[in-house]
Amino acid sequence: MSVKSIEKTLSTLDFFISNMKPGGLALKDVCASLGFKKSAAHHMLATVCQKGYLYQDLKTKKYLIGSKIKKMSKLAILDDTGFSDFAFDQIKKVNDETGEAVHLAGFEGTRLITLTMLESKHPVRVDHGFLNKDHAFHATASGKAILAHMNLANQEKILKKNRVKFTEFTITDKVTLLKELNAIKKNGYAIDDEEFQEGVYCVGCPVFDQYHEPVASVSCSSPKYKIVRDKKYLDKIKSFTQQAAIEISKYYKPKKTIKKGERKYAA
Amino acid sequence: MSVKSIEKTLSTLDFFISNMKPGGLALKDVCASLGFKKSAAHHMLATVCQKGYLYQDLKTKKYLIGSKIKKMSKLAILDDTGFSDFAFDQIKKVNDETGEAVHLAGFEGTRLITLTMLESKHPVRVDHGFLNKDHAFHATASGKAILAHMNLANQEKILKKNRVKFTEFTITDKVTLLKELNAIKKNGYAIDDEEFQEGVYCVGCPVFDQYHEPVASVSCSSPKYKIVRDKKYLDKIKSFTQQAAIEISKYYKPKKTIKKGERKYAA
DNA sequence: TACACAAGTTTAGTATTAATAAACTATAAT
DNA sequence: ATTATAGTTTATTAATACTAAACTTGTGTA
Repeated sequence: MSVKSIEKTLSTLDFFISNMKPGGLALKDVCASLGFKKSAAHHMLATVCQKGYLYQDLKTKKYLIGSKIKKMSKLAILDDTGFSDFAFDQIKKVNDETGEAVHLAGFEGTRLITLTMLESKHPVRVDHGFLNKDHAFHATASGKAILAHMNLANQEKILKKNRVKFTEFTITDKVTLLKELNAIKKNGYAIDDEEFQEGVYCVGCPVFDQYHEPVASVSCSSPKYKIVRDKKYLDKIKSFTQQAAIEISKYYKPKKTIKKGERKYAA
Repeated sequence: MSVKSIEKTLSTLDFFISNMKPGGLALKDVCASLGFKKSAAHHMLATVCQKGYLYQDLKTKKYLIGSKIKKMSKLAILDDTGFSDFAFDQIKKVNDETGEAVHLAGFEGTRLITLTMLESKHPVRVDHGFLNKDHAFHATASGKAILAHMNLANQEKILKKNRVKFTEFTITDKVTLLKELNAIKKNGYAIDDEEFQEGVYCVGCPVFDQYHEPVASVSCSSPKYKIVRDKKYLDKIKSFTQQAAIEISKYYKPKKTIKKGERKYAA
């Protein structure tokens, strides 16, 4: 079950984060964009302001990002970014060598999250809709690479939720998908052959932590026609992607910055 | 009116931000600390997770800070921090010269927020409960310094809300308070004579933007006995605090980084 | 290996609550 | 000065979030 008033509130915060304008956002803007009645929205925003997540300008009546949200952004809890930063150099190498889009994906529970990405020679470190966005576990090379190395119980949990069909090639049948995951585990890399976007072919390789549990993945996307035209091109992409994933996995090996007791279970 | 389920949710996020532990927080921790029933808390957390503000570790079942919150920290919206950074040098000067605690406070709607502070020679740039905390407008030198220079309508709005009595010296009577604010406006500085904390004496000076509207304040706190013992000590504090406030106000003058139309009204 | 306990999850029913609509106020535009 | 627009407040109703209890899962101990 989900709590609807919470959904609406958090969608509103999302909206503020993505659509903030200099002077703030007006009540009517929020209502217009999210389809709320002004009265209900007013009650909601009043509560959010009361808690300091937003605040209302006394003169313009517009709503602005509040101290609580600013506070969050300053806190050290959030810096798993160390990992993304470390990984960035490796991602960049793949991007330099192949010229194709490269993604670093992690996961939170049953969600696949893009941590860092590079678009064909154009670095995108700032969010433009893609970064931090959720992606499909079952229909991407990144997702399948991670999924393949998870234990069955967790595979189950993730696959139970979303098996949306994106293209005619998306694998939605569970049995076929599990076979695919087994193959991926053997090969050490995953393929997305137009399963998420038509005409796009991806290779994904898993990143492991010190307990050899999958924690992330590197993927490289290319227009399919290039792959078809030149067999060796795929090999090139595959090898650079794999190498990057191996290097990034080393992040977890030497350092002892990972807190004790955080992962005492085996894969 | 306030929406209770939202209050609970945001209190929960507050709790996560302030009390996060390495492995995450368990459902029972949240229930124990915030007094929720486990069933209700579960529904709530499920919704918050669904929106990506938290996520649940598949193995430990514990809840962790999700990508949405991490995303916030990367976004440019939040960097009014430029102001705090600029002001920090001035704050530090006051701290160096007086050795006393110095605060930079701003406001959001009817809330007074500590933006930066320095504790007697120990810089505190990271949050330890004080930073970003709400403070009383009517019982602090910082608050009164800002309040005094606001227009009557806004004074009204703020004073209507909170006039809590913190010590026997806290001014809670509205008429007395308005007289006090008038005096402050004339003097150019505000005094907190044990009105918020017993034994603590503060001096606060307003920071103005380019339209001469109060936007923040600098305050310096000292044990009262020092002030009583040595009259010149107060003068010293007063002069350094005032100087800092004047310097910080210049942040708004030369640069044209403030967007057009953001403040087209006069004070 | 089995047992017991603890923690988390799910469900169905009820009471509370949040959304509605309409009236009201304040502000801005003509 | 008048109208329109945006925001706020209120009382009512319909919806929803909370409760309690049963269930599931996992962990630690004997």
